Amino acid sequence: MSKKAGTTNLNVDDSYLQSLYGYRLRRASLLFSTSYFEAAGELGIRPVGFSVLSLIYHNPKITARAICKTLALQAPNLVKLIAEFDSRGLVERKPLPEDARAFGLTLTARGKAILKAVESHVHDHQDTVLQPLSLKEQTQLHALLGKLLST
Amino acid sequence: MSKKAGTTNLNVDDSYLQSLYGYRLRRASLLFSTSYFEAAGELGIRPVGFSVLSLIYHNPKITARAICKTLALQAPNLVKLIAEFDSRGLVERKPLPEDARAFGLTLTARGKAILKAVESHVHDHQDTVLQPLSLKEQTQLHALLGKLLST
DNA sequence: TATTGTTATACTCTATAACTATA
DNA sequence: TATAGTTATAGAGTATAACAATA
Repeated sequence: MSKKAGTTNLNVDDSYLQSLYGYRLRRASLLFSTSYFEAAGELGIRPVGFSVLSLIYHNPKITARAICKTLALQAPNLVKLIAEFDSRGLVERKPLPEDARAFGLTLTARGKAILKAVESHVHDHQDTVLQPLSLKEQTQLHALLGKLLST
Repeated sequence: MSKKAGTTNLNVDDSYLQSLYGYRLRRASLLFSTSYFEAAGELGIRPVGFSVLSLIYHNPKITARAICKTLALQAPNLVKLIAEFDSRGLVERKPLPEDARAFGLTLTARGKAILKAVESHVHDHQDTVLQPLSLKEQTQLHALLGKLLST
């Protein structure tokens, strides 16, 4: 009952790494992204793309620059993503009357549909990953992360 | 007092993304990795490399396979990292008597010295990043992440 | 047969420099 | 002079397939 799988016991001491917040956060983050790909991988929307579609949905006519600032993305990387979504018919780019340099981004009906599909997968698998925590603990974790990110 | 920097207010609604645990965890993880590079970047040891060196330090004669299992790395990627550390004189690879296929990894004096240097940077900047949280909240966060990762 | 380590390779992710057109 | 978007490119990060040597 103390060994895993059908292989020799590794017995690795990782207690120091486990003491580090950055290490635990990275492993926890990986837990969610792995489950994300299992859940929504075949829809062809990766995590950052999901965040981008969600921002466009909740902020019609948003500019690429605003998305970059909000998600801490580099502009050149977003350009490629938007171009991909455009060619897949998920987003529309319309020139802004108030600034001829910029474009306002909105989701097409197809973009909204695929976003909602991804969202439902995300919620299902979020619950699965969070199962080791009670509801109260989940709320605590969410609040602590929010406070950590608040500055 | 409500605007940031010297630019127009973006006013982006990201409340939905903020409701997602995976999103907050990823952003929080990024907070630590960014501060890691600011602190230890010039030492030439990246986050995964730091984890690898630390595991070797606390587990002398550890095998590459054990490291891969513990850190969820793919073997081919670790091979390159070990080769780099070997050429920099940070690790030693000695054949294991009990298994002629495997090598036992240990840190050289230079490897230990650089590991300790990175550790001290990590601790300093961990404290900085954690400042928005009280000590009690930090402990709570650490415990919740541990429980989340426990399965 | 399965496992350890390796090579080759490819795809994704992220970052920087330099350009254009507008403000 | 600064900003929005773009192009090209390079470096990290991560993944799979296939192999040799050994268990």
